[in-house]
Amino acid sequence: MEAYLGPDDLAAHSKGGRRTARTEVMFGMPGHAYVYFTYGMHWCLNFVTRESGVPQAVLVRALEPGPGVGRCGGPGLVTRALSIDRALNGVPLLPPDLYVVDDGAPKRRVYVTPRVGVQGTGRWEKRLLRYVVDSPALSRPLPARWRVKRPSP
DNA sequence: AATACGATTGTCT
DNA sequence: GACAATCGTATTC
Repeated sequence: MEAYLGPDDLAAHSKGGRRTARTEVMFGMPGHAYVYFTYGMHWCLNFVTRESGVPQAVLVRALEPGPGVGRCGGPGLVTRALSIDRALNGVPLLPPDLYVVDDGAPKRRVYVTPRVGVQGTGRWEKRLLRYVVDSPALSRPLPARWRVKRPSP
């Protein structure tokens, strides 16, 4: 997951408080899906996180395998695996369309890294806003020095 | 109406 | 590591 922090975040679609047909959903209620299209071929799934008027969201970048879904590394593959497209833009994260469940899996350490695909040299490009568990499902692997040493097998 | 670009991925070197 | 594919969105004229 990666966080995109509203008007102040120069890497966010909602930078500067930009309110357009595309970003409108981010200005709405939290707990809704923000789905956008990019590079002429990929849909990306986000969850709106903040109250109305504060355009912030988190981008779902990867999924580990689960019932009916294989491993997906990368936001474009996540939406492809879940058949997510513009039809789900703005829907609330509730059954039956799109919702999140707790699978009861053991808790794992969460690492925080710079975001993927955010270019430039400013402070926003360096901010640690990507939250990951160390998994082969990651599209961009966890930097080696961030990984915890495992006991030899 | 026209144009430039992107919160990416797959393929080739 | 470099680059093409591909089209909706935002910006500009």
